[in-house]
Amino acid sequence: MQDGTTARAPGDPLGSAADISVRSVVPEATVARLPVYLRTLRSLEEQGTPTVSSVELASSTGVNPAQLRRDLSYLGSYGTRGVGYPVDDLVAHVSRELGLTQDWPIVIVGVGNLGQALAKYGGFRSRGFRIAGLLDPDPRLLGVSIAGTSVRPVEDLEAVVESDAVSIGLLATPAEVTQAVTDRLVAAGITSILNFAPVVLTVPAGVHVRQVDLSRELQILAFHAQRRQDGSAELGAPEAQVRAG
Amino acid sequence: MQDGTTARAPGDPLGSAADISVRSVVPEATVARLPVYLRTLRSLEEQGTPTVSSVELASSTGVNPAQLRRDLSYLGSYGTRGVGYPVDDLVAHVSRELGLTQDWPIVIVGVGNLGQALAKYGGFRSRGFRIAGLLDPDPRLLGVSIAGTSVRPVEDLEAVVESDAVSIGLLATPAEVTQAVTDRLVAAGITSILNFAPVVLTVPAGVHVRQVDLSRELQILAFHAQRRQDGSAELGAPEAQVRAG
DNA sequence: TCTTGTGAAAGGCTTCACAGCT
DNA sequence: AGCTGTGAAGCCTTTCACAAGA
Repeated sequence: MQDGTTARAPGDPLGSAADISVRSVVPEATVARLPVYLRTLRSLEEQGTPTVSSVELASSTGVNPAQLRRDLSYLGSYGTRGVGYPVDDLVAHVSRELGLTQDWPIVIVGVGNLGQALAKYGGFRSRGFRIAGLLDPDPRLLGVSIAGTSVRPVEDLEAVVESDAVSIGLLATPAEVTQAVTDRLVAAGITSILNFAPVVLTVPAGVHVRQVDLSRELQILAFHAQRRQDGSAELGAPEAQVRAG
Repeated sequence: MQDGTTARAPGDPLGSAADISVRSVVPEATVARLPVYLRTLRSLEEQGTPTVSSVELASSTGVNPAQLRRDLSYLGSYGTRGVGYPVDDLVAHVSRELGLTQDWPIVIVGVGNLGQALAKYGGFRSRGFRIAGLLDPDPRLLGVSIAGTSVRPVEDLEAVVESDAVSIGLLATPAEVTQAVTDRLVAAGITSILNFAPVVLTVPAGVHVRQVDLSRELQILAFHAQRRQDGSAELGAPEAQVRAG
């Protein structure tokens, strides 16, 4: 639901002769957890911790140890029985798997409140992502410099994507124009989109879309908050601590 | 994975005598889709469309029609065979299920780039969510008015949560302090948290946490972008259009 | 004839439990 | 003795396919 879908031939169970690229298939759910593991692993690396066990790493990332081991086993697994996983190797391995050994230029379309906050957010600038373009149709924003990048007109979209070989686009546009912008991004060659606008996007198969939707998240929380109100009495040990990430 | 956990009695199929609170259990995956359905339904309502079929609604929300019918059936289902679902009733029904018939006061802790963007975001102000407090420790921000609410010191956190009976908190704080702020929110009575900081939070059972993590999303996209690069040739009909929301 | 509601099948993800290696 | 890697079971979610109803 959350991710863009890749069209797949129906039927045809258990790879027939047509199955050329076997690509070890890391499950989507695993991919989504790798960044969380990586964050903890990097901090262990900084502290100079040489190895970590699945129980330790699992507990600090809020997952079940068996799940962690299963996840890492999809990457070809670098652990040693009786010892644990070597932190350095694992950082390198997970980084490579996630494609973080190269730099990813990105474009941000829509430089309103949210677009500006995204541009200023340091978290990704440091880690392999680089802003190749900030695009907005508002003439008052043109040339304004945000976090070291100046805003360009949306007309430049295709030029920027092509000149910098951008494959990732962030959409912080008003809902009404988001599909139109998406179509242009895709036509220009973008294959991965992070959409902040509350719109269901339609894209060609092979283009990946991830959705970040604030009001959706709030509505989901409201659902649970309401449950608490009327349903009241939570079953289950009231003392248990839970991790969520 | 994404949500806080609610303990549930295992086994016991089809409510036995011990089944006191029957609460029809809407699956988490369904709850996460309801806001998407609701958005489309509201726009159909505005246009005055009286009924909608599962095929229509499913196609504009990017899901399978069978899935949509299953989802709505968890809510007790208001459809008519041969006709479809009455838009008005469904809007009311889904809204009620999501807890959107009441107003939810929220607090935002951390009024940096992101916190300000969140405060200014109109999408939730309109729909049942109201900012009860903006909290930040930076003395330069104190009293500054953002989107009609003035920033208060973090010391006021407990006071705000109690006086306005706030049960939802948004965290846009620096990573280092996020767990500490969370502990205070929970102690003050908050039961639902939307966390934007890249940290795995630990909370007591019964508190719901949802995570929105920009760099994680980008890393997931990088994974797929990398696949495209080297794996290259996508299988599957290259013409197919896909919806993602 | 059209569309819902749902058994049943299929698929994917998580967790248990333990064999196997260090 | 300790911890990984993984069969196998269990659970959750999605999808098919069709009976039932308007």
